[in-house]
Amino acid sequence: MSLRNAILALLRIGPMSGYDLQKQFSQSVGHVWHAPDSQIYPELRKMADQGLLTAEEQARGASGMRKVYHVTEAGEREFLEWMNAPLKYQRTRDAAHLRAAYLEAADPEAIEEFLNGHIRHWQVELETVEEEICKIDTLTSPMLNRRLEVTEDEDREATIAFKRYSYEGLAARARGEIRWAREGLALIRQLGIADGVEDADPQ
Amino acid sequence: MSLRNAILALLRIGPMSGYDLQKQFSQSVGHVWHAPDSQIYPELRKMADQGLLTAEEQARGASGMRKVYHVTEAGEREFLEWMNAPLKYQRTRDAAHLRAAYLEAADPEAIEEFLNGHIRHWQVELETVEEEICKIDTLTSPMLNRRLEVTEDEDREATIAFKRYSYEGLAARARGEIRWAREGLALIRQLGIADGVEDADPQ
DNA sequence: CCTCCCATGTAAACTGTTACATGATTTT
DNA sequence: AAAATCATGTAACAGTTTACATGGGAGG
Repeated sequence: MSLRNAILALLRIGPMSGYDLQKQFSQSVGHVWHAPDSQIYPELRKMADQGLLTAEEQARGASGMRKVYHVTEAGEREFLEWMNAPLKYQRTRDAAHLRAAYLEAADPEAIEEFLNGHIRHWQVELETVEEEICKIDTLTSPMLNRRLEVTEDEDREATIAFKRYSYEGLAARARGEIRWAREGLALIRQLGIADGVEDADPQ
Repeated sequence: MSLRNAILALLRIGPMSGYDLQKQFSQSVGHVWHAPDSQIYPELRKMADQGLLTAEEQARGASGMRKVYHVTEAGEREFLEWMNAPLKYQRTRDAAHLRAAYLEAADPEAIEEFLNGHIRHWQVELETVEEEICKIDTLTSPMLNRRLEVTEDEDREATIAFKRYSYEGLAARARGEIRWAREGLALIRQLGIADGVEDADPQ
């Protein structure tokens, strides 16, 4: 049900087409909520049918078309209701920690590759999140700036602070995962599993 | 696809019925991979159909029945293949961080309740994970002990270490989330949003 | 006798992934 | 003229949740 709320959150910043939304979901917002285009377009239509959005049809060139979606009052209500309601936590489904618990069954090289892969994965995540934070701090984030344009002066500080706060949380998580994987590398060395041997025996 | 691997990981410890598995998925393993009974029973049957498991039917009382599942060689192969293959990371879908990014839209009490709820949620998680770690350290974890019974002496250290390592990662994550939510509480106080006012003005 | 635990499922709805499919417009 | 980007979707499948449904056995 949160794809809907993510869409509402974005459209509240300003009207957008499905394509614009899609880009957001594969960039900035994608860090907290991912959605592919095949999910976005049908959801937009459903939300419009339910009166949460209205579609403003725009011509594009000779025969091109573009639907720009606006949040209706009902949509605004639905979003605020969600924001003020207790959050439902999904049950964890964490393949990395599942695998980690049974790592003794894997080959030594696979163990090391798994841990290095974990580090790589979260390092990419960390870098992009840190870039977003930088954009927030330097006020060069397009979406945030667009939002700030229609925000009362006294609410700007909070708007910026919460966005930064959210991304700082993501960065902290990424750092935690990297730390954990590094501890894993230390552990396999300690257990004598690592093939650090190959370096220690040249010739 | 990891429900299947979680089931294989558990059944490799020892044969179990769907009911036994279900209990594991709502207790210990549930911390890394949750699955309801309605997902487990059909999956077991599918896996048996595909030759990854065999069902040993046991009578229970007069007409009661119980199917105990065993991992076949094909099942063992499938599990090891997964363990040695690169891990696929799911895209993040994180309602808490999504909400955090737009928290200025929520009522002050709702913001505080959201952050306190986050702390409560992860504190419960942390406590249960720490209990699991304690059981691992004192060798009072039933599943781990069952596994150790059929483990070669030289592999026991690693088996224990990896299980502990996995749970330590979960604990670290929980601590991180709690820390983040506490920072959030500090932030709203700093922004003057918190209704800590009610305490500061008694009468 | 009642309640809790053992034991196994089905059905419907919802959510998400992967692959396919098409065509216009803008930039190089 | 080709490539990138804009723009909108469909179809099939895989995974997950929620609710429903049933009945036996063990212990107080």
